[in-house]
Amino acid sequence: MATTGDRPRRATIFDVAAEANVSRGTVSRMLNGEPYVSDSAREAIEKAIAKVGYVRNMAARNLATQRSKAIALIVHEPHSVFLEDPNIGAILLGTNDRLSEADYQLVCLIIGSDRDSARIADYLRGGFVDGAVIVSAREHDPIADAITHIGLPAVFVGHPMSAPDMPYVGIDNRGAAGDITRELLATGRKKVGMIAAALDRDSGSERLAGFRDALGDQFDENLVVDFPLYSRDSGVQGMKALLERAGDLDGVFAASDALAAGAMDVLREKGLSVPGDVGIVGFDDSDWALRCQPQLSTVRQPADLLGREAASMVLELVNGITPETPGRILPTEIKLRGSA
Amino acid sequence: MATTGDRPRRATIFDVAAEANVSRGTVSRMLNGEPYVSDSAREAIEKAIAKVGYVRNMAARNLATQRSKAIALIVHEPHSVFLEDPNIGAILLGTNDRLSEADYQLVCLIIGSDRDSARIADYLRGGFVDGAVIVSAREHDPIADAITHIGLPAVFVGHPMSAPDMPYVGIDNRGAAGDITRELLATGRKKVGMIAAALDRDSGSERLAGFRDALGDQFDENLVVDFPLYSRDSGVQGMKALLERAGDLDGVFAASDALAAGAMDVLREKGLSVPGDVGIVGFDDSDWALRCQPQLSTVRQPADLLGREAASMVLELVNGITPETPGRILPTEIKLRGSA
DNA sequence: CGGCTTTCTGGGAGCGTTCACACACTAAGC
DNA sequence: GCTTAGTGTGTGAACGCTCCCAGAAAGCCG
Repeated sequence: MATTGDRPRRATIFDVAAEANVSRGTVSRMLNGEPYVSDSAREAIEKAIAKVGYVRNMAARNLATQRSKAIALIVHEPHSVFLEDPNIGAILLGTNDRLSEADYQLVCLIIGSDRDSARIADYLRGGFVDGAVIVSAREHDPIADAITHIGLPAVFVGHPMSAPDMPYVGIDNRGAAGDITRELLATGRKKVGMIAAALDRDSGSERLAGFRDALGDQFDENLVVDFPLYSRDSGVQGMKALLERAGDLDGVFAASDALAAGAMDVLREKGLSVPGDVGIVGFDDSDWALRCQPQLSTVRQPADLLGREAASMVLELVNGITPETPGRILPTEIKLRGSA
Repeated sequence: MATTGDRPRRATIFDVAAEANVSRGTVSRMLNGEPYVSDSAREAIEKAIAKVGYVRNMAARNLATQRSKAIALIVHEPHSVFLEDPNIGAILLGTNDRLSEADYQLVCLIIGSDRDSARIADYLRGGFVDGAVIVSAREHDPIADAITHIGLPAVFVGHPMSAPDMPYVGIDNRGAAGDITRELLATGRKKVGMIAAALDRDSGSERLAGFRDALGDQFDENLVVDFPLYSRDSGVQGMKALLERAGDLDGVFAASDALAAGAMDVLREKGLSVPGDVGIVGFDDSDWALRCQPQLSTVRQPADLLGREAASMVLELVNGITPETPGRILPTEIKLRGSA
């Protein structure tokens, strides 16, 4: 109150109409790019808007249209992962870019703890946003369930099995994981293990499936370790565990670059050379990959494009366009560097 | 339209009032926690809300109150830095946490290019947000100017010299830079250089000032290189440049951990050992610091708390409370590890 | 018991839009 | 000259809330 009071009253559509000598209906039509506005009116209104310094009052517009012109980006990760995961930032930027092109606002909803879930579900129910982009949902994620229940237009980045009918954009985790594993095998490795993570998510379980595909008969369940998070720490622990199980291991597929980075640190400590003694490949092509010594061979996933594409899809849904395909798969690319 | 149409009509305050047999005025008072609501009315309304599944319509409320219950987080960085800079993510999380506690929404506004500036200024003028937290503003930042001009309550993270009167929360960059430099000198270094960055920001110029303070007479302008961004790349270039200027350099203060990480990679390439041949210290205590070999001695800055505190301050401003102090300085901490 | 204060309630007005409808004008077709 | 279709414009009625005022009811005092 104290702060709003001393700001000058904002110009309304009435002021513009009066200044331009037309009715507010005409101004509204012109503002919304509707047809049936004469050139003379258009011109007068443009001048009037500039003169009185008019900007639309969003609250009024939202109230009248029953829409909010805002899209939620729901990130379901503990804070530590939010900071460490390079993909999330890129997805955020991609989504934000696309939405601002369409004059929509991005509202970040970060679910750090389960306590947040209920609050956020309420928020989504409240009509604050017209749609949502959901990042890194788990299988049977309560938020995902809430959204389908509310009937809010939503697009997943990734494709949880528990919500098969929801629109999504993703990558072919299984295929890409198979490909990079085959690259590793092609360097002549005989005993290859995997540091898996986040098996409660499609990305995690699919990457494991791809690894299994590539190994075929050679697949040995004993050479797979898995962790809840794609973190460097897990990579450290995972590598230690693998070496205990098989000292003669000569290849590792880490389900993310961060895992791989942790694994490489362990190998260095133990005096094992990369790629000499052990070949290692990762997934993501994040900056972790470039910071490793040697640099990491990995799968490039276009995180920013995933964000853009998800935003585009949710905008289509909001505008009543049903996408022809329920999901879109973006291409990945193998990046061969020094680590295998 | 297609999507909103098939969702059931949401309950309004009228429905609640009818169900509870009171007037909508009473419901509104109760909802806003105002006094003068009888216990019997309160109870009836609570039941009615649960029964009809009422949630407030924010647009209507915003229109009536002329507030938006949203705060903007303005980040002025190119996309690459947004992803690489560990502080920004932590500030975002801190701000988001504090705001959701107060039932405010965070709206992210990312200024990647100058083209965005005008659009964002318009947005701020539009009454979409009640206030703003501004991260990494440059000196004479057009957005900062726009905000003071609009009269929007805003708090800076950091303290640009060009906006001395604006509320801010920050750290003592100069003091902390001096302290960490003195730690470096205490290891017996004779020829110490600095890789500076972002001198167009208070953080950058203050850290340089602190370095100069610590060196006193020994300060040699020739041993300072500076770059626009706190990036690993700049660290690489900076270290190369310093070694060219003085092959016998035995100490480096890098203005951020990312710079330090780049510098260390160059040293390793050149066959120089850390901390044996060259001691190196950084700033931030981000995960870069832990990923270095050896781990980096650095200054811990409480980025998440900066975000929280900025959020608290902007909420105070929005509610008409003028903070007793124009700025708040949060403590930093020296983290000594293996690099110096 | 009359006046005064305090507590509580109802409902009109207004916030700034959009939407739907009614109406005015023009041009074309027969 | 009368219809008909196509353009362009103005206006009342929402949208769902908060604010504020008037007034009822209840409690207190002398």
